Amino acid sequence: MPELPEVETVKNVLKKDLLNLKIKKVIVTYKDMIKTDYDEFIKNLVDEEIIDIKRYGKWLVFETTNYDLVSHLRMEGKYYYSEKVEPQKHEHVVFELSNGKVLRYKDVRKFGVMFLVKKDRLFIDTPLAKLGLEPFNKELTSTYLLEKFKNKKLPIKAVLLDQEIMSGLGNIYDDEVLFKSRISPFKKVNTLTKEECEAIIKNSKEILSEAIKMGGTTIRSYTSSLGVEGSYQDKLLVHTKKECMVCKGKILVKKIAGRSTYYCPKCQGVLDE
DNA sequence: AGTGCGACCCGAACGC
DNA sequence: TGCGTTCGGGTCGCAC
Repeated sequence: MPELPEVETVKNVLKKDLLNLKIKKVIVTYKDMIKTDYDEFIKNLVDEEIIDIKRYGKWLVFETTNYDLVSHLRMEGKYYYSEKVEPQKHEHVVFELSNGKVLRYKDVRKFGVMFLVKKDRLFIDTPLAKLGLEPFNKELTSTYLLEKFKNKKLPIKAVLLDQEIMSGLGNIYDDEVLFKSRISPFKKVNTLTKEECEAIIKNSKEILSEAIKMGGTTIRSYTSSLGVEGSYQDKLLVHTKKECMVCKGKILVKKIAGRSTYYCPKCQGVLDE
């Protein structure tokens, strides 16, 4: 399940192989995942050189000579770089490259999406336009969070999933950050203190950078793939756990914003939920 | 404006 | 055993 650390890992692995290669042909077998004009997607990438690969939040961006190819892996999206092979099951996009090799995108659940835009439209015509600050950004301060939180009554768990506020945390790291910060996932965001906001920022940075070091988290994966077999799952403190590592109490699981939320009611001061 | 929820997918896990 | 049902995961778009 790619969250920020997984996407960062994929980006770094792909960069080693793909920079300075040209795209010679694009084959799409599941049209619905292309969210900009399909014919342009196929046509405009031909003869474009891959100049750089970047990550914004959980979004991957392939920068080419004239375009930006924006890709979101959602839960199961994976890239493979290999010799030319017959398309495998669940591979929806294949990029044939100038060195005779191919970049293949596989996505069992077909949840991933791609956009192709002219370079100057990246932050205008794609979902990146609305992306909030990353935990690593110096501008992400408790003041910024308090401002974003002040008119909201949603539980903090839901708000940390909202990429327009702070980008990078998904369901897993969200639980980890709140556990480490000793904050109830149910707590309404407009009641959070400056100290709690600072704890969230500090722990988000710590957890994400540690997860990046370990190549991300692999909780459920059907096949091994390029650069996304991380080992941070061994470090998880609360997500998927049954017993609290700190107080030995029972970890509870409840739905918040439709997502399974793991928490220790004692350590995180949950009163009545 | 903020909030809530269905839609998008399909393999795995679960219930009978 | 086999079959049917539910679940999960991030994001968008729509209704209120």
